Amino acid sequence: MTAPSLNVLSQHCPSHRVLEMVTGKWSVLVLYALRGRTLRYSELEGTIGGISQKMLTQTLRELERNGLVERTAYPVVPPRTEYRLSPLGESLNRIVTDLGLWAQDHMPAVLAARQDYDRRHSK
Amino acid sequence: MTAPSLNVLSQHCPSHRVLEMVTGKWSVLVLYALRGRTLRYSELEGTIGGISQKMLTQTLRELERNGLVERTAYPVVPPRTEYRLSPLGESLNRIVTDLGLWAQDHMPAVLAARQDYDRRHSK
DNA sequence: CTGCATCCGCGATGATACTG
DNA sequence: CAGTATCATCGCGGATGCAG
Repeated sequence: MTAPSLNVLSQHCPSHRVLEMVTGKWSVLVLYALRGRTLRYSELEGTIGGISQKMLTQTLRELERNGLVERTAYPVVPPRTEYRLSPLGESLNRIVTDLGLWAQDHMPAVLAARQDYDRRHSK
Repeated sequence: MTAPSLNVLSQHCPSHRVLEMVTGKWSVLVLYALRGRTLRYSELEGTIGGISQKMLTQTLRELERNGLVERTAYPVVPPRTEYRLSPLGESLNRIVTDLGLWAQDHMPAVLAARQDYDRRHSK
């Protein structure tokens, strides 16, 4: 049982801020891409469709700051920087994976519901 | 096994759009609040901290459009409108619950990592 | 290659007032 | 009670240029 004082729905509860980490536009995608593997900066950029350099860097910094991602920079030329999930980040692995699977599995149902809704509200 | 063509990381894949549904700022909180129970509009407003009428209505409409939430309006005075998760919405129940639990359980670790990061990058 | 700095447009969001 | 309408703003996020 979780203490009642820990309420993610309360905007002042710290756990609420923690949840904001995941609700970012790109955070989940980065976490998803890094599951169980190490990727270089450019590999992440290529793997995640439509992300800009700025947002990728910004998201990685935020995830690193929150202890979900570990960064390793090799002082060579050309530079080589690798990113991987920390143990804390890996603890989100199952949830992120499930979320991705849910999105794929229920995509048809969502699209159908959307068409249905739009049709019923257009006339 | 999921077909390779279904890739949430690809911005053009429909499942990517489905994922965006959940990454909204308020969507997860509404889904979390509605798990296994029916709530009135004003109850949702009171339950979710810091949400404005506009955002609550907008989020509910979006969730309804995507088939995750069912709306029932009773034509009485004063008006009474109830919201609950559809079967499709309930299929997200476990994931949303796990996400909330994760946020609460790992909140200390995240806060610690944050302090650590800030301290190491301030000097 | 891996970033950081800067500018800037626009959409998401919030506050407020009003309605059935 | 359960919204809708309008307006103001604020920060996200894209584009570009530059550095180590």
